[in-house]
This record gives sequence, structure tokens and C-alpha cells, in this order.
Amino acid sequence: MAQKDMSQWFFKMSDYAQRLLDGHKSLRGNWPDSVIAMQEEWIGRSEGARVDFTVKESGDAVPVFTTRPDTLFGVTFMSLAPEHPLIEKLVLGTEQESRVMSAVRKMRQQSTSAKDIAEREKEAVWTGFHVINPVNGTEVPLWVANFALMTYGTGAVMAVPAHDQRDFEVARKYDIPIEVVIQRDGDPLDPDAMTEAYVDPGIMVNSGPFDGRNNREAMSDIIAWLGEKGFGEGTINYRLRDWLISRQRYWGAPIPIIYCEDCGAVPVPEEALPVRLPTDVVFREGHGNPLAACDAFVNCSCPTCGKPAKRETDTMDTFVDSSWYFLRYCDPKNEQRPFDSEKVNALMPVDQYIGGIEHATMHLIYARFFTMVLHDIGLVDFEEPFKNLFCQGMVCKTAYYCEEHKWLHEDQVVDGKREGDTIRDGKCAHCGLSVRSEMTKISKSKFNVVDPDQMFDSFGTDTVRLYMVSDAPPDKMQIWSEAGINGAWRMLNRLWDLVLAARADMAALGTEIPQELDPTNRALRRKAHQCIMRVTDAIEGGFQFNTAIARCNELLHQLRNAKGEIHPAILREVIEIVLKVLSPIVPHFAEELWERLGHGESIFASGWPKADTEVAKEEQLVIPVQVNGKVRGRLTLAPDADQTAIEAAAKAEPGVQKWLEGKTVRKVIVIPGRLVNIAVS
RNA sequence: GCCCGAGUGGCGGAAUUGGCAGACGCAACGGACUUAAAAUCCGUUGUCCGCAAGGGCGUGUGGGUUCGAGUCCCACCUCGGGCACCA
Repeated sequence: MAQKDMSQWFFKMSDYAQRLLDGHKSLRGNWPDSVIAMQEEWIGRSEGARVDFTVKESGDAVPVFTTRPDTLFGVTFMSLAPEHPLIEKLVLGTEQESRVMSAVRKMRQQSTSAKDIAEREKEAVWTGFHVINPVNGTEVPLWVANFALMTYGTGAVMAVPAHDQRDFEVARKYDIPIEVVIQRDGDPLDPDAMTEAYVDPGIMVNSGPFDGRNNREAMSDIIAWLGEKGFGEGTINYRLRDWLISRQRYWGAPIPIIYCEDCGAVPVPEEALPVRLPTDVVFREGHGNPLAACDAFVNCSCPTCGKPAKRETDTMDTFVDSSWYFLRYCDPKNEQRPFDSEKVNALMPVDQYIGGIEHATMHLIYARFFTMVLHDIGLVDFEEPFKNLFCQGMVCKTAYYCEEHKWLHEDQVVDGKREGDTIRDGKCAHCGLSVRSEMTKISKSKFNVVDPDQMFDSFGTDTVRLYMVSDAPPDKMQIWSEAGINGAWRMLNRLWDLVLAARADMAALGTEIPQELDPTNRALRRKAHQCIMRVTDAIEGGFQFNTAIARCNELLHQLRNAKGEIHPAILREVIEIVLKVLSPIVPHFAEELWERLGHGESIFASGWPKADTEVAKEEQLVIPVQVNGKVRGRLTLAPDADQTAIEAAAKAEPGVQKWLEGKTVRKVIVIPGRLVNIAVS
């Protein structure tokens, strides 16, 4: 593998780093905290200072960014990133050239994977040059280090081995002096005896005008002082980088740029937009982007001077498309423009956006950035695209891996023991090697996807829908299993039979609910209206369909087990409530039964049911009586019973009395409507 | 290493936000129906002691606060996710 410098297109997203952070204020509470936290980390704001060092031998300026200006007096060397342009400028033609450049080339070939980085030994090479520290005039050697990043800060790092662990390791390895400038209280640091950098607070020493001060407290004065003296200034740095949108492939929106020998890079004029992908390209394996080989696409004339010119053949990252598709949804047939601002402003922003957590830092930052830019150029009147965000958990399933044949479909795993939905200790059907199993997000490449068609055929789409949301809350990771599908199937079948059978006993449409009802019917209505309240809360409070379905099952139990005759009007009311609250989950099923109950209009046009809080109110409460925190009896009470009556009744309870005998009552806690606890000793 | 999230029966998971732990469902077991099986219906099902009535224990581990803790506080363990040489 070799690294190559390429010339590519970027969106200047770094200009929006602070705006993207500030926007979180309006999202907090409406977006998952975890997503906001991930974005904050991704943007990576850090406060510090720019300090201007100078190369002693050449006079070149070398600014550094540091979050620890309090350690400036302890700088004993400087590290440049291997990609830093200054290296070649200084070293070429000197006797250091071959030594330095070969080390730099080696560093630039090192892998950038997280794992490799973590294991990598720190390495550095001296350039033969020195830099002058502006704060005290000290000359320190200028090194190139494999851990310095060109893409962060200025690509140059002032090194303070006494107070930074990386610098410490390098200094020890290459015998670079260590200078303590933050002294530990009580147990002073000795540079020769230190085994790691001291990064905690302390008192500044050997630090000129700041000697004796607490380093944390002095920080803002130090930054102000740097500015006054012209050594640097306070700055804020962000880890967020500009968005590289160039992709060397066919599929994607063409980047609308034309290269002219005389005029340079010229944007395609608006009336010629959009640039469309040619349809007659030849895909040949190993030949890169087919657009580059498509002469009809590449050759064009310069929009400015009319001379023959060439089109950009890179296409845009597909995240560009997903950053504004929701705006196009508001105006999908517009032939003139991407969208009409008025239409978009009328509908947007999205009230409820739903997507997987894997989009936390990519799509969801890109789309926010796009919306801010469109806002700033006056195309939309809002800055944030998604008011509320809900992240569903990923669906996972066991995947199997054979060293020889890579990822295997479950069918290709033989001789294993079945443990739930996983096959343990299986062998590869092709070669007999042991197969490794891993619980992971379902994906085509790992052959652990589930084909829902088979389930649709056996159970119908509504059963599958019901099953998928009936077990776990949707924001959690879920392990795919078909073990529970029978439960959903049974629930719908029973409900179907119940509704059809109940039609004969049901009141006609529009029948009034009688004022006077017997206890059975009152209890049933109460349960039904409580069901509406609790299902509504469950869905509105985070799409908790699992508990919503449980509430429906409870109501259906009570309907089936009702002792005594159910009033025809109540029968209709209860069944219609069940159908309505289930209709978002099983739409076809609910609609069909709704029609069979004699309704002319759609169940979805009938509105969400309204709970009558009077009807839902309990007539009697059964509350537990505890003695020293253990339940020893129960009381049946009117909901408005007063405290002294409850306390007396509790003490009189036979099951409770037994535990009070021979004991002294220390305290009686009565929580109306909840419980009674008697503390004895 | 740092930052989130989670840990509850055989399993997925509930728990009115500090107040009856185990809702609802799966699986299992027993029964009814059937020539039989499937389907369906009824029942049992945290665990230990007990014939029973009843009682002990129990929400990852250890401590704490409280009349009362799955829920709050402190320490730790395990799992999942994110970030990771960011100066």
C-alpha cells in the first residue's frame, strides 16, 4: 500500500463546527443524549492557545496549538507531523536529507487503523534544526514524530515531556532533557526519577513571571500575556474536519466542475445543471472510475471562454444526497429547482425522525450542516432539520465465520449444537474447519439476514409487524429470534374470532352508553379507558409498543373472563377501543375488522380514541399493609379514605395483627392510594 | 485509557420514577377435546424449606441512605456501543 496525494473537493464544514455545537441546545431533550454526546466528541472542541515558534536556522514561522500554555516554559523539543511541508523545505539539500526523509517515508506508510495506532511504538527523528521558544528564547531541537497529526491543530506540537505522556516517552527513548515546570505539592518531582509524565495540577516553577502560581488558575492570565507580548493568542480548535466529497466511482452525483487550461476550475453554470451521469459507460474491473474513460462525458467546452475543456470525473459522496432528500420529499416533482422554499418551509423541519444509531456522527451531522448552509443562503428558514430524533436499536443475529470460506450462511454450518438461535461448535460444510460464531448486526455481507417473505407467507405482514414490536422496546439492540412469533399469531387469531363472534351480541352503531351499569360492565369500561391512557402514554413516551400490546392483552383477558352479561353497547365500545389502539401496529387487520363492525369510513379517519378519566377512575383500591417492609395483609378501601381510618383498618387486619403482637409500633407510614407500612421493634 | 448505556425467572422483557418485584408474551409441564397428532381451550410455572397452612431468600457483587431500594449514593465486576497518539 502506498499513500498518494490527490487533488479533491471538500465542503468547508469546519467553518460550521461551533454552529453545529450550538445547535445541540435546541435538540437536547428531543434527541437521544448519546447521539448528542457522540456528535460533541466528533466535533471535538478544545480551548487553548496558538504560540508562534521560529526556526532558528531559517527564520520560518512554526505556530503550534496547545491546550497547556501553562507548560510553555517546559518545552524541550518540538514534533512535526510527517506530512508537514516544512520538513522538505528545511531538510532538502542538507546532509540530514536522506536520514530524515527515509524515516519520514516510513512513518507516512504506517497504517492509520485504530488498533495499529494503539499498539504502535512512538518514533521520532531529529531534523538537524532548532526552534526558538518565544516565551524564554530557548533553542530546542525540531523533530518529526510518528504520532503528530497534520490534520489536527497546526501539524506541529510543542513537546513538554515532564507534563505530557507521549512527549515523556519520546524524551526517554531519545535522551531528550525533561524540565519540570508544574511542581507537585508535598512530593516534589525529580526529572531523573520520573517514570511517567505529571499531568495533575500544581505550582508553576521555572516559568518566569508565573512562578509560584497554581497552573490552572494562571491559565487565562498566561493566554492574555501571550497576546500582549505578541507570542501568540488564545484559540479554539476543533477536531471536525472539512468534508471530503470526491469519490472515484460512477454512482453518485457528478461534481459540477469543468477544468479549462486558461480559466482553471470553472463551475458548471446554473442553467446547465444538473450534470447527468452518462448511461453508456463501460464498467471494467480494475480500471477505476468508468467516467474517466467516457470521452463523451469528459470532453466539453469551457463555460467562460468556450475553449475545449475537461469535466471533473469524480462523483460526490452519497452522504451528500442523504443530506437533503427530506427537503425534496416536500416538492418531489419540481423540474426547475431542487425544491421550492415555500413548500419546504411549510412542511419542515421533520417532527419525528427515526434512524439507526449508526448514523449518529455521519448522516446526522452532514444533514445538519447542509440545512445550516441552505439556511444561510436563504433557501430554508430553519437551521435544524430534525426536531425529534428516535434511534431504533440494531437487529442482530448470529453470524458464522470460517477461516477458509469467510462468512457462512447458517445452512452451511454443520455438526453443531443448537443453543437457542445460535449453533455452537459447528463446522464448515465446505471444508470441515471449525466455525466461529459472532452476534452482530444483520447484514448481507455476513449472510445473517432474515428474509421476511417466508414469514409474511406463513403469518401475514401484520403478524410479523406485531411480533417485531411486541417483545422489546425499539431503542434497544435486539437479537432476532422467531421463537415468539406464535404469540403474535395467536393474539390476532383470537381477536379475529372474538370480534366476529361478538358481532351478534353487539349494539348497533351509534348506540348510547347507558348511565347505569352493573359492576362487571363498569369494571370493563374502566379497564378499557385505562387501556387508552396507558397505550397512548406508551407510544408517545418513546414508541414502547411492547407495553402497549401488553395493555391490550390485559383488556382482552378481562373481556373474555367477564363474569355476567356484557352490555351490547359496552361490548362494541371495548372492541372498538382495542382495534383503534392496535391499528398503528396491525393496520390491515384493524381496518378489515373495523369494516366488518359496520363502519363506512376507514378506522384511520375515525381518530385516536379519547379516554374518559371519570370512567377510568378506580372505585376501590386494594393496598398492601407492610410490617417492617414486608407485605402481611391487604386492605380494600374507597379511594378517598382518610389517613386515620386507613391506619386503624391496617392495624385491625388479622394477618397484620399477628406480626404486631408483643412488639412496639415505632412508626406508621400511610401513603394514600399506595400502601401502609408499620415499623415495629 | 476516556465517554455513554445496560445487568431482573429457562428466555424476551414489565414495574405508575422511592411504595405489592416478575405485567404481557415465549418455552416447559399437567389436564380437556381427538383413534392419534397438530391446532384450540383450561390450569401450573422465581427459588428454597414444608403434606399443608405458612415462612425464608431473591433484581451482577460489596457497602450506605431510608419506615421502605430493581429504582438514590459510594466502590467493584461483566457485557454492549462510541471515541482513541487530537497536542
